[in-house]
Amino acid sequence: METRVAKAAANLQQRAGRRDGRRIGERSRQHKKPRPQEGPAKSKKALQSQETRDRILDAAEELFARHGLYGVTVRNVADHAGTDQALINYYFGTKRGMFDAVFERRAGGINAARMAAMDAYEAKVGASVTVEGAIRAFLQPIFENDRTADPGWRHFSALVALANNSKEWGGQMMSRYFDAVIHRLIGLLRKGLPGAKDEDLYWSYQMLSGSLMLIQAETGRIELLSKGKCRSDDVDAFGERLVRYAAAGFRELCERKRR
Amino acid sequence: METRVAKAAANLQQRAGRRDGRRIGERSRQHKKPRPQEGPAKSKKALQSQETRDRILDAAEELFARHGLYGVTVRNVADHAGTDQALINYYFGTKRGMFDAVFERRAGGINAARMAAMDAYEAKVGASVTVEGAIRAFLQPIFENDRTADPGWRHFSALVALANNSKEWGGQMMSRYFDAVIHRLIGLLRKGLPGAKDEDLYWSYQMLSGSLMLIQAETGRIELLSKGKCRSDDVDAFGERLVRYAAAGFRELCERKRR
DNA sequence: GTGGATGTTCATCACTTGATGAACTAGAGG
DNA sequence: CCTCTAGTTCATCAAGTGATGAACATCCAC
Repeated sequence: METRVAKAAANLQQRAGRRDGRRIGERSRQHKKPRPQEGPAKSKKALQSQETRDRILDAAEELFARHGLYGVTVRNVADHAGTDQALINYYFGTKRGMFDAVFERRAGGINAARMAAMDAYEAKVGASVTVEGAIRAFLQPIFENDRTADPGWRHFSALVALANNSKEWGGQMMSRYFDAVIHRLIGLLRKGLPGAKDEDLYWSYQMLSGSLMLIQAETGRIELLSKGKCRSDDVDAFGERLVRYAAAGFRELCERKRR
Repeated sequence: METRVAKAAANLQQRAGRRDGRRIGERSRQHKKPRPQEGPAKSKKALQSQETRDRILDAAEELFARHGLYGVTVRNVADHAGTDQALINYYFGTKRGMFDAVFERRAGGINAARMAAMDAYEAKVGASVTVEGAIRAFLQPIFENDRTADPGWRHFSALVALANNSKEWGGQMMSRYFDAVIHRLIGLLRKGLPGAKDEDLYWSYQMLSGSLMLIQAETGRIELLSKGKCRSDDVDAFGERLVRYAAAGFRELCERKRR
């Protein structure tokens, strides 16, 4: 006990000289990520460590989805995860590092699944792509995750929805993670909407994207508006509706022949 | 000068006893709003004060739209407005009070304009309401504000868009400000879509709302996605497209006869 | 079984945050 | 011209913020 206090006193002296202009958002030191998980050979300790890391990410995911990056403190996350605050810096270096890690953990998997779904759809129907079919393939993996028992996916979706409508993350960051899968969809849709103009396709996608994001944000709004008749978490209710609504919109804007 | 320092020292003693468990978000004292603006009789001083208040709100609007409530400090707003930090507490009591004031300032006006637009539309067409017509009337005043030279309206719209997708504000708060105007739209649409089911109407509106919010968020995303072909601030490009896209979606979900 | 690495806990730092009291200033009202 | 008050500025507070070093613990490899 006493040694700790004594050392802390020395620590105080040591730090007195630091007066750099560091601000939030800048890295203060290079963080060496502890143990990149390698092959399947997992020691007992490594497994426990991995579980701690995941528990932190789960907590961060949920809290960031609810209050955003700035509405959550490192201590909040640590408390919610039931770990020590210092572990967050140990694993992720900075608060921002943890924020990014939340995205990294899930983005790859869901994107791969969506690519695969669209590939499978195209392989099945060949040249006769329909608007509904393309959009359905694009959305299906998301809906499947929403049906999962794991609440983490829904928190993640809500976080993406929040970030997507923000000037801070909605541009560059969302582009980095999701542009590839979107361009794949646009490519598919071009087959179902021959001669469609780029502007119409992109604006239509913007509208589809907005609808999806608001639904996934699960703000409780539609419950209030509909006095409980509609529920945010009812995938069966909004899934096919979104496909049909969006497909009709795409056709209205992108089809050659006008009514 | 010296008197100030001396008094500050006394201040220090005085506050030493305060140790209540106050936390962020709780009001600490009742804030008496300084001078409720009354009739048109404005003294020179009152005018200057009103202008300061508005400059603070302008700055807050812009910064909150960019970074959210928690991403902005009271000092940030004061600096951006070119005023003293203490004036914010003087005028609005708390940071949260300022946040609410940003909404209060514009919400009433825009809602009234939208109500009037829908009233005028209904008065014009009588019983023969169309889906496009109703949606256009609902959106028109927003588009008109977007065309204004005043950048404040666009900041406000972006802030609403950000708040709308957040779990923290997207439910109760948005409901409080905007439910009335939405129910007016739904009522109009029922005339154009006889026999439509409530669930279909509400889900359709949810999708329209999401599209509108993402567009108004102006995140720069569509510029990146379309490689500059589409621009967030191009009302002429998205206005009529949104009306047509949404109308087609509503018809698809809410019309009695199926294709 | 021992020694070194990996993971965890604790105390504390430098700095920021929202808020406030008191001093100061300039108009309005007499 | 003087006074009073709404408005403004300044210094400072208590609580909280992200981050870090050092002590401690535990497990794995040897």
